[in-house]
Amino acid sequence: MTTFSDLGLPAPILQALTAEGYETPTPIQAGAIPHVLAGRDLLGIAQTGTGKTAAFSLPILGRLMMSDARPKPRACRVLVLSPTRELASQIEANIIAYAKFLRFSTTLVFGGVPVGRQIRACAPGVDIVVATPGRLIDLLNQRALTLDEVGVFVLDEADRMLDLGFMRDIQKIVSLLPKKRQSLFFSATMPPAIAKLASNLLSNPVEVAVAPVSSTAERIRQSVIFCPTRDKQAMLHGLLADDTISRALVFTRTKHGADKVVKYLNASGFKADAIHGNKSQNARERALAAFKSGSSRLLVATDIAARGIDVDGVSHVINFDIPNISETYVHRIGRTARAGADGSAISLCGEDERSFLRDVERLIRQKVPVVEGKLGSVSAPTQAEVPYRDPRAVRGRPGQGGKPQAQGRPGQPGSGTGRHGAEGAPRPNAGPARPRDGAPAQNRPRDASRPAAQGTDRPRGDGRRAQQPR
DNA sequence: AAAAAAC
Repeated sequence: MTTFSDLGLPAPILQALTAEGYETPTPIQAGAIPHVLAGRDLLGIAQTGTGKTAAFSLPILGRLMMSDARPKPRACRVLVLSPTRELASQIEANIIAYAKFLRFSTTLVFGGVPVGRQIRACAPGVDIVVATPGRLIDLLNQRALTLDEVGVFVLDEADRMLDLGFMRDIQKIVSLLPKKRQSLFFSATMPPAIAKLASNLLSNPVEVAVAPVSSTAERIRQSVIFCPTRDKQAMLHGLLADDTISRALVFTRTKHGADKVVKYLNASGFKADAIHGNKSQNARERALAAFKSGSSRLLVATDIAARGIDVDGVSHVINFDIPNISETYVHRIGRTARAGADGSAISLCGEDERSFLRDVERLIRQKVPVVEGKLGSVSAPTQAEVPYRDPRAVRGRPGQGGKPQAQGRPGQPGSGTGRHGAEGAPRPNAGPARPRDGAPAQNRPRDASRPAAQGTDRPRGDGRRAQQPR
């Protein structure tokens, strides 16, 4: 069996892995590490929760060890980009854990926190910068940081980083990188159009794709409940009565929707927090920390939390809305069943979301089993306590309606029946290389790990107002 | 019609 030492990683990194209790590389790690150590460009595609961060972090540390060079003032040797601040923070914490026995400096660069500390952290030069695009460009414009010495450039969630909303920033950043560099792109999904963009930025890349998207959700019990939009809150209430839900992440399509759901849940006696981009960085970090620590078992999120975020023991992902971008579904449900655990993903599908569901099923190349939900007792004046029937089974005249179900109908969500791939499904090897939370920070902006005292729910000073109901 | 990401 392959071990981390077989992959050519140097001793101090192996020691850190041992200290963290990791034994066996996951397939993406085994596939990527030797190529990255050899200096190749790489496109890495692997299902969620299989240790992609370690797949690039470990060999990057190995690369850094090959040279005695120190970064010049305001320069960095490795640049890692992430689509959200929380993911950037998590990546940096992982790198710090892997670099436990090494003396490399790392720093976080992202918005929503004071810039001064980040500028000071960059001033002497830093080995590894983990950043989101906006603040990075800010620092580059201020000449607080230069990319002239970047030897390794990483795009995590690469397809997200290369889509329309981020493309301009990425182009700007790439234009400031040395031509001669190593580039590593990672994601669980890679739509063909984006893969083409990616290939323009990579030089003769190795492609390591260890699991097709279709098997992404093998250990996740997926189900969909057809539910009129107006009954969704009551349906969620009904779902939460299930006490096998130890920790649930509820996704909504909009920030306003997330706030509404939290309000409803709190009024119904459930403690829940929201996390989305209209919250202050302080409130975002508090909500995530409360969810991670278990002091709050429900987190209601926009797609800010869809990608990469690693929380142990998320038993359920609930899609309050079906995402309109199908790839997003794969990332959302990947927040459960991480690192060999299992989990459930339940999606509420309103009348107007059927086409989104069809898109998702086409992407994952499977039908999502339909279950009947039971409405909770609150705010369902007309249909309280009435099980909601699948309209596909009810509607349509014989011969032309009623799309057949491709898979058997599992029991109620969380009942443990109707599970796919429970036996004989490939499981990641035991002990994938993922560090625990709370790794000590070195040279990181203090504000990122220690929120400012002020606790508003509004963004600070960006001119936007919190969203108001109309 | 959305989310994220700088101030």
